[in-house]
Amino acid sequence: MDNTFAPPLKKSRAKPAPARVTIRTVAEDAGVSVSAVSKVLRNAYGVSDGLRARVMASIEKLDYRPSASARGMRGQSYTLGVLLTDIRNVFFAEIMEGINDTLAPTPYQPLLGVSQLRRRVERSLVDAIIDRQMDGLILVAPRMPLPEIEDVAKRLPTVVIGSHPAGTSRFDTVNNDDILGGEAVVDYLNGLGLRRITFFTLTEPDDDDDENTVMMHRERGYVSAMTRLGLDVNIERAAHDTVAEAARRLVASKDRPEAIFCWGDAWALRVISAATDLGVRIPQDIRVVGYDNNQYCELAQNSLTSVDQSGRELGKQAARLLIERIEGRREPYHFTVTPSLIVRNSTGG
Amino acid sequence: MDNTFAPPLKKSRAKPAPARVTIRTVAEDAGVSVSAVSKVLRNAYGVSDGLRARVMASIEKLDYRPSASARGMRGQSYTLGVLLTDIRNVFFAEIMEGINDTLAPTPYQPLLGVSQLRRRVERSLVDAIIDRQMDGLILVAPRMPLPEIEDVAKRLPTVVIGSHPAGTSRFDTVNNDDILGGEAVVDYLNGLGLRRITFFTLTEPDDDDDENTVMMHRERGYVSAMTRLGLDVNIERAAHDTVAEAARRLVASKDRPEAIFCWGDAWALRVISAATDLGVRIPQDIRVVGYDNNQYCELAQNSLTSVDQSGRELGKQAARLLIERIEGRREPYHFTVTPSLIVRNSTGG
DNA sequence: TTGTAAGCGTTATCAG
DNA sequence: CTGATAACGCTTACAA
Repeated sequence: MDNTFAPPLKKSRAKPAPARVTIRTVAEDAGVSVSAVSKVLRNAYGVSDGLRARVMASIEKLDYRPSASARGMRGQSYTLGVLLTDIRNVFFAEIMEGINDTLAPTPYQPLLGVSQLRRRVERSLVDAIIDRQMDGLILVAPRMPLPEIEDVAKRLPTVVIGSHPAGTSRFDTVNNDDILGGEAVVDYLNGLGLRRITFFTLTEPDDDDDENTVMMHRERGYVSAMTRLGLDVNIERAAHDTVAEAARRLVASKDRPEAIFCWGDAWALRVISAATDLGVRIPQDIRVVGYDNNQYCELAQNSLTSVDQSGRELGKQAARLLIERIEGRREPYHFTVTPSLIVRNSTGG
Repeated sequence: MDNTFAPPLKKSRAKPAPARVTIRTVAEDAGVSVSAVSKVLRNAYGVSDGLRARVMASIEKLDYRPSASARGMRGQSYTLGVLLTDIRNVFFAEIMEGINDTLAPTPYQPLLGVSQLRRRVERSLVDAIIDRQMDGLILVAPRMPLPEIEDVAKRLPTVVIGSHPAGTSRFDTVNNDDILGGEAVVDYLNGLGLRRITFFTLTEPDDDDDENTVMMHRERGYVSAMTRLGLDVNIERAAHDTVAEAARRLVASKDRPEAIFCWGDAWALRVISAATDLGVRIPQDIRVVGYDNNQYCELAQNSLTSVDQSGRELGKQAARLLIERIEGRREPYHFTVTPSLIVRNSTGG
């Protein structure tokens, strides 16, 4: 079930053909050759100022715009694909803004594909991006298994945000230190005198190498700090569509933990919802911590303590690294941001 | 400051050239002509079952994928552009899901551009989409003035979601009835015995034709219902970056309204935040209503009464209409969904 | 029903 | 420094 081939659609109506402005039109208008125009377009060497000026004038005058399709056939398409696995996650919006920041002054245009948490869709989107001769790819929190990512990276320059592929690497990665972030949360809560801290996270599917996900790293940070402090590890798991129930159960349970550390803000907001609903007070009866520090954390009704990982910065760096790769770098580079804990009222801050 | 032309980047490294599988490769493998393969790809008339089978087999075997760039040069690129003006607005995620729903079984691939509320960026994104020979365009809550949209619609099939351009139309529109929604909120609140109802909305920039925005239509619904009921109209305006202060002022004011009807959920959540912060109780001291019924409304800490407009359905319809247009329809079609009020605790529901 | 061949708008190579 | 010209991979008359 692939989008590659055409359906039996009615034939598309012929357009009125308003005599398109091509590189040839510009060349004629400026009284130069097409290759001269092409060189000006690409800032290639060997064009005199006079020629450049004349060409630019014609381009302006005719409002000429190069065809990305035609460009893509020979050289670059100046298009970068960004694959978002979950458009509902508002944190990703910040990453996108960072990507735009870096790309704005360049000729590269980012275009997004959204895959809705479905692995097969994710893969077919990558194919769609390759089919469109994009010059590079940024994967945001991909769910594809590592070998598949490496496969993709063989075909086009790739940068991954929000995944910690071990060892490897034909591609670059950009992350915050999720292990450190996980530890920091536990240390902070323990400093408050709390001992019964539960980590609330996503049920991992029957997958082999999901060592790489950010939640898994946060979990490792949690476990390592708990162990170091001599506290009992307690992990609660739920699937995406059962978060609400799980949160409710967790909050309502007899031996309710003193604090719940959620793998992401979205889950923490659900925990707050459950507590509100059940009349369990935050932070007096239970403390809640999230991760990502998204835009909803600071609303007073949430006032959620969370780990900030500067999504905008992650996006900026990813775009920067991708351009470097497109320009020829081959050695992998792994960029890491140090997360910082933002304390708010959900932990009594 | 446009992304059209190339920068003085280092020359991109030549790739190892792993002998690309083209339509020609497939033709040779299957022992047929290229045009035969092309016909199979497009489900064109005049191909025998035998030939089709052989071609399909080769395609499968060689894992051939057509180049969208090459296709775009002659025929369609099978790519649809979706222009999101504000990726932070979670409601748009639902629209996107609807678009995906409709497009999944077709050969069209939606690709998103995000413009971050900046009008110039919005226009240059549209250009980028045109440059890439996309087959159609979906504009979500565009800020471009109407003449500009019409201009765009002349160049490629266009559908607009979340805007009410008067009269006109070389393009289709998909909306909920924002006037009706606005009225419904007022009628509901008045039915609760409330009379002092304030509408909290976006400051319109010095723009002529912003009669078209959804907030303006909601405002019209509000005004019309208030007038009909003989109540005093009260409208509070703020810019995007001053919502928090404005909300605070509104909630803290001496003659605080009995209810605040916000143009969108995001603003309503800010109002709830201000009230929470100031110790003003909801719904006892003040009632709050939003619009969009986004995923955060149902969290208990918000429990926000809101107008549902079925974003997913809007997205589905938009994609459907766009495909119809690409297939040749020229008469404009305007699709409208009837909104429904979802009552929650923020109004005592 | 199938095949041949002429573009589509660029870039890149190679002469002038 | 400038200009012909051959690709690039596909669609589409038109011929066979």
